[in-house]
Amino acid sequence: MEDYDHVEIEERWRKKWEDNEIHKTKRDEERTPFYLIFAYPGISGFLHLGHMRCYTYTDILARYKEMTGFNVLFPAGTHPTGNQAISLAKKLEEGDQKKIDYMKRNGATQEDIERMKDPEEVVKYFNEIYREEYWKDFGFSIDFDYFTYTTRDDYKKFITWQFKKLKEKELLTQKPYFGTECVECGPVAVDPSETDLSKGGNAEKQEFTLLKFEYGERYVTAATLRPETVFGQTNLWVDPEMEYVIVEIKDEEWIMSNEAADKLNYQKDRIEKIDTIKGEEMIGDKVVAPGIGREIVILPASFLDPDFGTGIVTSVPSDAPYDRIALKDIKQDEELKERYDLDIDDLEPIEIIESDEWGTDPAEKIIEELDISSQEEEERLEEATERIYRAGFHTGEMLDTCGDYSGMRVQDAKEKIKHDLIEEGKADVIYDLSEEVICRCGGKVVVGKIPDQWFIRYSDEELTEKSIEQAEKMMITPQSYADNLPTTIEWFQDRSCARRGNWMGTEFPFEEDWIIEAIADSTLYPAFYVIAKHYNQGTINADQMTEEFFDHVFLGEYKPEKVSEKTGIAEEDLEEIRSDFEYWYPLDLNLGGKEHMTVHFPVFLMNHVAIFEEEDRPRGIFVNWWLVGKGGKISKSKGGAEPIPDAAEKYGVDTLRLFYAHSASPFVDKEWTEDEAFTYQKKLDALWDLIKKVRDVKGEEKKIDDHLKSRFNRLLKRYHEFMDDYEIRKGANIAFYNIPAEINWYLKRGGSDPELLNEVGEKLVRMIAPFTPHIAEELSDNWDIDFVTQQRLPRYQEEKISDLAESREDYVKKVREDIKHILDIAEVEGEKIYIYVAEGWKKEVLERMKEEPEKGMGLMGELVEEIDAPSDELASFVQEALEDIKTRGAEKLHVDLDEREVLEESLEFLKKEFDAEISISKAGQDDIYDPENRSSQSKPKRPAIYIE
RNA sequence: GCGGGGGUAGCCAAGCAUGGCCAACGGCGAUAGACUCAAGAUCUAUUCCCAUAGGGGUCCGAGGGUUCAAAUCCCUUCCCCCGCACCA
Repeated sequence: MEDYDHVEIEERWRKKWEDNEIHKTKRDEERTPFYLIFAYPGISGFLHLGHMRCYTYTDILARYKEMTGFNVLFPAGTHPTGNQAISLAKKLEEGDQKKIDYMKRNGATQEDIERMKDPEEVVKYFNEIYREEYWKDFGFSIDFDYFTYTTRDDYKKFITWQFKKLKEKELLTQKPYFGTECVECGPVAVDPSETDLSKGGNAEKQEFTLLKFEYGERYVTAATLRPETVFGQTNLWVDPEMEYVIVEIKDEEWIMSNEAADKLNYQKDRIEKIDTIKGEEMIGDKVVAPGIGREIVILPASFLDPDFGTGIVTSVPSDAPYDRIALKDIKQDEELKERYDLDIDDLEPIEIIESDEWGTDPAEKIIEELDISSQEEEERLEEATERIYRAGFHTGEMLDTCGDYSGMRVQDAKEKIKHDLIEEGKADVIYDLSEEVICRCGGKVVVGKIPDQWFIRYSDEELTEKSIEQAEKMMITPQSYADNLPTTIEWFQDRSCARRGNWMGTEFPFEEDWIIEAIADSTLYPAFYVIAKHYNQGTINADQMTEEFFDHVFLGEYKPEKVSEKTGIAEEDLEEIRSDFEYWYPLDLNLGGKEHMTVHFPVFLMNHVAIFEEEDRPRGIFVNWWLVGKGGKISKSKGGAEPIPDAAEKYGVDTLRLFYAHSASPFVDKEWTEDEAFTYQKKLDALWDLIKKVRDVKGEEKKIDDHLKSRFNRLLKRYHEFMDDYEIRKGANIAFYNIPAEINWYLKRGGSDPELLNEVGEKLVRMIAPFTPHIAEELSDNWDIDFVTQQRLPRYQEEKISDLAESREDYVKKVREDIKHILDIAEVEGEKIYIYVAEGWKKEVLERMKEEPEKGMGLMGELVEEIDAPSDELASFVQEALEDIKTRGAEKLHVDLDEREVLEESLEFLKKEFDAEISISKAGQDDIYDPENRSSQSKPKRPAIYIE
């Protein structure tokens, strides 16, 4: 056999698989179907090794299931919905050099780039790349006859149908929604990945209570995150230098900063700036504070930001460190008081909340504790504010200054006060972002009101309940997610499902200009793969995919002849499609990364529950964590970021597959290192050599054969147990580590049965096939097997598992270790090794003690009678044995082997191991050579040793 | 805040559900030796501390507890990470 040349081997086998169409899947009523998918990727650009982790797990399980006799369906598709392809095309159109370099670095030609100025071409291009360069190059057993993507005509028909079903079931609803939008280009997503943004991905959308202070005919407005503190209000802060605006809203006039008015414009229906007012003009005036109906005074402040809230702040000096400091300052500022004619010497904080940590006057207390002396110490003031808020929210209780809310917990009072104020018209709600956010296009991102947003009603009680029921029945891996999913479903609220603007996706069927959103069109799709195959083969076209068609195929409604008549699809084709669906569905396993846990997986499940019959709901979910680079992201400098085809060639596909399978549990983030990848390459080299070696061994049957047979079958059994539980790493550990180690031990021990070695070698090659199919195919050539990946995995043979055979070997190993240990630390030549196995009576004693361990030392009397041994030795031996019983249990006393015989059989091995003469004798016999009387220390299964 | 995950030897990373066979899988790195002109290649051994006879000590974030026995179970505590919705 040649040396292991992964590039050549892998390419050759992939071609052979394709030429022989071994991944093509057909319905076969004789076999149990197993249907699995990975969560298809969006078209986001080139992928790297991190993305391949999930796909590899999917393929390993697909192949394992196939090799255990299931008829496996493993399709794949892509998900171009959204604007990623559009924004890439736009960048290329604009000649964005960074993007162009990126495309070229990954192998795009100038021609490709030209043509990708059209988003449709972007989709086409990446569909090709994903299929040919990623999935096929990794040797995945995907049947591409089922391939589809979400912006194709047929898929859109499917989504249209799905939304009609949701509507029928009254799971669609319309209500106002406050979402993030760019003032230039419409809705955008604000999230750390900054897909749509150029700045501010970490911003949060915050809900403020807008308090309205009566100021003559008008209202002064102030925004707060803490409506529960209204009872502590003592004054308002207004910046005398700032020019505020007066806006007309409904029939009222509100005063706020110009910036605030601009933002509010996106959230309120009619709003008009009618006048301005300088802050200075209001200083010293009185307003009526909402909620408490008390007059408070307007005071000057310089720390106000027109872009935060309304540029006016209500002051709660008892609970807000900022306000406390500012109030202190101003009370001492005689000049200022005089200028504005302020009479505020009596203005004192009003205690409103008591918390465990901060008592009733938290602001004062924390200012002292943090030693804050001025308004300038912003950082510490922020910290103080945060700490008080947290303590108050958790442990706080409203004091009796708080009217009807006295005695309530802050958590409850907060919501209730807000609600009541709004109810009474004394407050409103506004939204703002916690930091500045700028769109990709350069426009400012604000929170805007969409009055008639469409939602899927995931809050529906029945749907929630049924989904939880289903989740509890499913096989969900890992266990932590199984525990979690029901809670997630419970928490899941209505989710908007369509948006206006320039997106790729399916047109929303009930309103023009709306496109179905990306999460919403990727929930039921495993069902659609089954139909996509028939579309791909030309059996049906998109126009024929009417409502009746889907109702029939998925739900079994209508007679085929009726649907056939309506759609023009031949009746037999319809029956074929329907049978396919019935055969393959439900989906057995959906695999996806951890990012899907709170978004995709819940809606995937809930849509199935909403629309499909009980027997067609999914059975399993497998979540994997990520492959990350040092410091979080996969980066170019450390490897792993190279284009996937390059990586496949550099490390080897099987190497990478084994890396994914074995280097870490699927349920932790794994750091990528190139060194580790090369280690796995060497591992495959070693396996290659081992198989070669195994083929060449000539010899005969020996006692040690039983041990290998036993170990192999025991491990094979566990391999299946692990793999059936999707314990991929543990399965790989057995196939690539434990079993080769057993074979190596066997050879080391002088095992040499060609028949056995061939059997084990050949079975091992089948066991590695799900993980590293290419090398498995190549190695199986040794046994003239065509397509080992089409074979069945070996079944373990229970009758070959032998505790005795293994315990013999454990014994030899233990003796070997002990000798080694002694040689390590004792200064002896090590030319002659004497081993003394224990006298027979010691074994008898143990057997007797095992029968009645509870008797303890009380057994001594009987033993003295029964056993022929020196009484002092007997006593100390029993003493020790009793200790053993205590710590290890009586069962461990069992002695099942003829130690002398085992050692005699291992003589050659031990001689070779230690390059010494070995003498074996029985303790207690006369005329043995034992100058230091070691033999008396011998115990059953623990022979005494003397070395010189 | 709500919800979740985690802290294991120089590093990565198993084990924890079902306590004992755990000084703790596997790997990297390191050290020594073999092979070789040489080696980043391969193989062997060592890699918590002590120990000239198979032994002893300490150890799995920290502190307590349960138990004959705890990395594993319970309590307390410190620290890190992730998701939280229109983002695939």
